[in-house]
Amino acid sequence: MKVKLVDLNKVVEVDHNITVFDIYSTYGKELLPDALLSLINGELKDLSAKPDEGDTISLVYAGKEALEPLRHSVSHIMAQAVRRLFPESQYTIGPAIEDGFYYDFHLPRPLAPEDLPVISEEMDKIVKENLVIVAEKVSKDEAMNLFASLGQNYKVELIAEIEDEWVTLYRQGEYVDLCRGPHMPSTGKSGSFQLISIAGAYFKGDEKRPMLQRIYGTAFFTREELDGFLKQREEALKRDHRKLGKELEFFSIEDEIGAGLVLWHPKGAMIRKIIEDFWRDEHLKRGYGFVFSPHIGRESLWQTSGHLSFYSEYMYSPMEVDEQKYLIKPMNCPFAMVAYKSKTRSYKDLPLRWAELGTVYRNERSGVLHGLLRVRGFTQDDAHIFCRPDQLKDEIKNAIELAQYILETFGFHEYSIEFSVRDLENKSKYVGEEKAWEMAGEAIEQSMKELGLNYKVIEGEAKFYGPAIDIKIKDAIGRLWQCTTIQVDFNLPQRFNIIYMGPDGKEYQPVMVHRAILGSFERFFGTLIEHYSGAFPLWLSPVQVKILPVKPDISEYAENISRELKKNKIRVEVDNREEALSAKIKTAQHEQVPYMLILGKREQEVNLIAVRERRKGDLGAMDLLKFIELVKEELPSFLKE
RNA sequence: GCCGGUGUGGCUCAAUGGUAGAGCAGCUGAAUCGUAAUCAGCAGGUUGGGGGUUCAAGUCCCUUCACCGGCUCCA
Repeated sequence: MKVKLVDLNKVVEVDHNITVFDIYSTYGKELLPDALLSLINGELKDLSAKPDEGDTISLVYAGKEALEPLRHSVSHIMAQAVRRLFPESQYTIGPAIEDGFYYDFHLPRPLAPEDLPVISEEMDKIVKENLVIVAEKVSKDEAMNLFASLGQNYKVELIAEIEDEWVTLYRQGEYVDLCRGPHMPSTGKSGSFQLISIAGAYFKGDEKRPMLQRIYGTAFFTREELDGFLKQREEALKRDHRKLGKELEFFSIEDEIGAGLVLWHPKGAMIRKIIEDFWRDEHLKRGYGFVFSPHIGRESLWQTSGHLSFYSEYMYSPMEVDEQKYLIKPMNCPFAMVAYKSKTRSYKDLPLRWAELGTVYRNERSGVLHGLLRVRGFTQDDAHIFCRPDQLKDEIKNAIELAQYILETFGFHEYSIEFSVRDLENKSKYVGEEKAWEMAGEAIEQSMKELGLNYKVIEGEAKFYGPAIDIKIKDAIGRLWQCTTIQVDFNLPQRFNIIYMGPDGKEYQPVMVHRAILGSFERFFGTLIEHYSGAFPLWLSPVQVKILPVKPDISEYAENISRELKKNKIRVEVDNREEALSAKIKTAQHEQVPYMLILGKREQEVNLIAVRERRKGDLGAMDLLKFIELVKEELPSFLKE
């Protein structure tokens, strides 16, 4: 048969059932020593893969496209090491992931951090042994018998679920694993790796199954790349909002108050106020009105909304008031429904866009709390939009555009958009008529299409009452956190029986869109701190200018300058400590204050100020008015008059 | 909630089962200083809480709370 060898730029005639390795042994021996994988018709394969008639083949070397197979191969080496150290262990799955790989084991005893170097040492041995990695195609039955005889029940279960008649086994020395591949040609080709951490993980993510032990690791082709990765990870930890939030006095979460309950300190609260002001102005511009609602409400309200049956595990226990049960709100929506119902609405009133900074409380399970990013009490930048079906698409579009504008304004240029739809195989999880779901889904898809957005469709992620668009942003170490959510809901309008009068004098049911742009102030603030590493841009900085008098005797001049800046709505602080100038600068630098004004006799005599910028350093002396102009120039346009 | 780990002054960290200590921050005083730390002194602790083992517990055991890394779940 004929195959095309791309890297030799020729078509050659070879036997059937011959491996890529053998083909190149004949036609391009000099290419083989560094080759790790093959690329057949654009698909990564083993070097030992057997091409078919007419296939296009090239060799793959150390590099980006081989990184995933490398990591996957290293995960096998790790599993082999664990099997050697714990012969009673069962191994389950061990894929490559974004930053490395993991493998899940069922072990006779819990792993401790001290086990990692031991495992890593054993891995080094396996690398040194340079075992050839061999792929082998066997029938499902054969594979199941093999793993059953090895006592590997998890593997047997995994094989049973495979639909194909044939499965691939990979062997290296005494180790055999069920795997799709492809893999490195031998254990000697494993680059530089590092075991990172131990964690618990449920088999197949199922809480009802026993918990397995997961080992995370990573691998790169070179030591330098690995070191770079580890270094970067270390740097990212310095951006952790929990660390910066404490250092910069933005917020705290105190044992004395309770887990997941946030204290906003003055500096953090100032940033929140600036965000809120911007948020309100932007909503006003876009035709929103504002509402507020109470923190608690009668139990019956939550019966009507359906939260008691669908959401009760997250709700705090009721409190008794006048022999009535009241619940603290986990969501704002029922209040908006009741407000809507307070009078008869006309089709001419719609759309109604009601925005609300609503503080909600959810009893999140203890293990999921995480700084500001996952808390038990938080304020949503919520809104409920009531509209006619024919307005739905535009309302969704407006909401997406608003989200994009706001996220971009805060410097988030990378975010992941997800379209959460029903799990079609399990429709009983959802309420509402088929037609309504279709209409909502179409409206969402159409608006995203019109906006030209790239998005991922996530099946089974829809809310029980309707499909949603979710936008996720990243924290310092790349974990995604949901901020924006836009959800179409036809359940609540029905449950609360809200209507509007149509032009024909008949009653119709409005569609409701729930949406939050920032998501919650807590979570958004947390990611924002990490995004800017605590060095907020001028417009968001709680203190924009810090005045540093060189000597205390200059304080009157300093106060005058301070007053003048405040008149210009510039947030300013004076460092009146009896400290050396360099100490004051150090403090201000640590506080990430954008501008420092150094005032001494020299400046006072000529009525100037010496300006220091936090990154550029000394900008020299200038006139106060010029400085004010400079500051105003740096503000975003929506803050300039 | 589950698995593993960690809890020592406000912060960062010491302390073989044998007298809880340092630096920074704070306070007091001195120094009056020009672009990333002036000097000295003082104060600050039921070692997360509770229970146990021991002549003796920060250290060992149990329990509880919180935090960290994950899993599951979510804004």
